[in-house]
Amino acid sequence: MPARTREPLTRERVVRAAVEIADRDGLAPLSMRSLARHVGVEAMSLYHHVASKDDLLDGMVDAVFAEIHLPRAGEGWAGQVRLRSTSGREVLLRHRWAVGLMDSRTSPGPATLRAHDAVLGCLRAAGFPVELAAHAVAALDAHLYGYLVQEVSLPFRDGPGAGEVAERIAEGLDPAEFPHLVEIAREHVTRPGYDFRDEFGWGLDLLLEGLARRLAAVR
Amino acid sequence: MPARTREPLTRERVVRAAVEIADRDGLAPLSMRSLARHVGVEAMSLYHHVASKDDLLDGMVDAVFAEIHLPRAGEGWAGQVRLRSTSGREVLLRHRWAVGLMDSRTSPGPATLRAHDAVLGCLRAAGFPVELAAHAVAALDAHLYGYLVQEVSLPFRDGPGAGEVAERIAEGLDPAEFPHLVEIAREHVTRPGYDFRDEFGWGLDLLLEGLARRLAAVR
DNA sequence: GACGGTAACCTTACGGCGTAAGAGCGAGCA
DNA sequence: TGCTCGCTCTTACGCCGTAAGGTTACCGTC
Repeated sequence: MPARTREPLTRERVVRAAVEIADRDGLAPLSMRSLARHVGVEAMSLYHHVASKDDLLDGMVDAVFAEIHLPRAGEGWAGQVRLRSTSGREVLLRHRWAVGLMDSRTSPGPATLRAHDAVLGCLRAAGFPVELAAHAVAALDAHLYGYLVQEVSLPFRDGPGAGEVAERIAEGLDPAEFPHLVEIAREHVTRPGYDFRDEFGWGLDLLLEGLARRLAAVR
Repeated sequence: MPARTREPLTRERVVRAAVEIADRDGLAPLSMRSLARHVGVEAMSLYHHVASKDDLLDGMVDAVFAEIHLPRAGEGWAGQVRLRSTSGREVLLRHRWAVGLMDSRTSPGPATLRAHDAVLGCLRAAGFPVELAAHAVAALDAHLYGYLVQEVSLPFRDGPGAGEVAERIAEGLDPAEFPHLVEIAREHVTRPGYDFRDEFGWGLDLLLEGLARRLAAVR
């Protein structure tokens, strides 16, 4: 019946399909069975390409890392590092499920290693001593993950519209019990220009400023 | 047979028992059935005290927040905020499972609200304008979550011993492909004094310094 | 062209999961 | 005494990840 044999599966195709499902519907409905259905195969066939569901998740996280811009050494560390962070933010907003996965993956894939190596290389080339570069990488990663964890768990998706949601939340709060939350909601978050996504950039500026000062101090 | 009726279950007892299980064995083996067994009851009985497993997880996260030190207003914002962050770190290391849960909880409990209100209050009392206080809270939370996500996913638990693990990992890396990772592993991470946990404090110093500068600029 | 090996895929089955539906039971009050 | 009601238990359903082993279709070799 099958005049043409179907394209054989590969680990890459399986991982890519899993990412598609997670992007569209979230991580919860991604099961070996649903994934198999999506690639036109039975569940157990997937185990010829991934060792386990955990291995699949590792592959998915690494695929996400592969999308993040790699900073180039020797082109102005601050700009390159800023580019890496904003790119990382965009990628993680495109793959929201990945943020919650980062903390449970203990075996980094090749793209993950490459990403960290590139940041280190960029800083070292700019004159950061080994130790300071290590501090900087940890701080930059913490900035990226820390803001993204917050952004991903916001009860809304897009910037505009945030005001109304915040307003509704603020109305449910007792001003006597949470005076400062109510204040900030009323006088800041619900104002027209507000967008939580700007916080990311504010924190990034602060961080890069601090790193520049530390670099200057050591030179 | 039961001469004395057994102590009735409450939401609080259920949540506390769930936290105990997660602390001991992690989040994966925490099921409604295992939790029920742990409190001496059948699984479905739990649903009279929590609405669903999701509600249970919300309760667990809020219980964790309740353990974090609340900064006191009017006692020197930097010290109080530093205390809040280090306390938060200790609490989250005690309840490692909570870090991965933070990003999926969209309905904050009372302790969570109280925690945020207290930080805001501390900053406002120290003279931070509303907008700057909002930036500061986001940055402080990002710092806490960002470093903890990294600490929790380290392939080892305690500070000493990290060197050997890092050494073994570094040996598996190709120096031609990841030159800077190998360099940092050999010249920094595997050295006797190194402890990744110090990174948290380094980043906190940098952040508080930056916030102080922003505060001074606005006054 | 027959043959054996092998990689890709499928079938079946197991124990565990969250929870819907409703029965049973004991305490407190009328 | 009998009723109500809140808590607990029983049963059942449709999912899940994956172990074990059978089936199929292509390959190089003679």
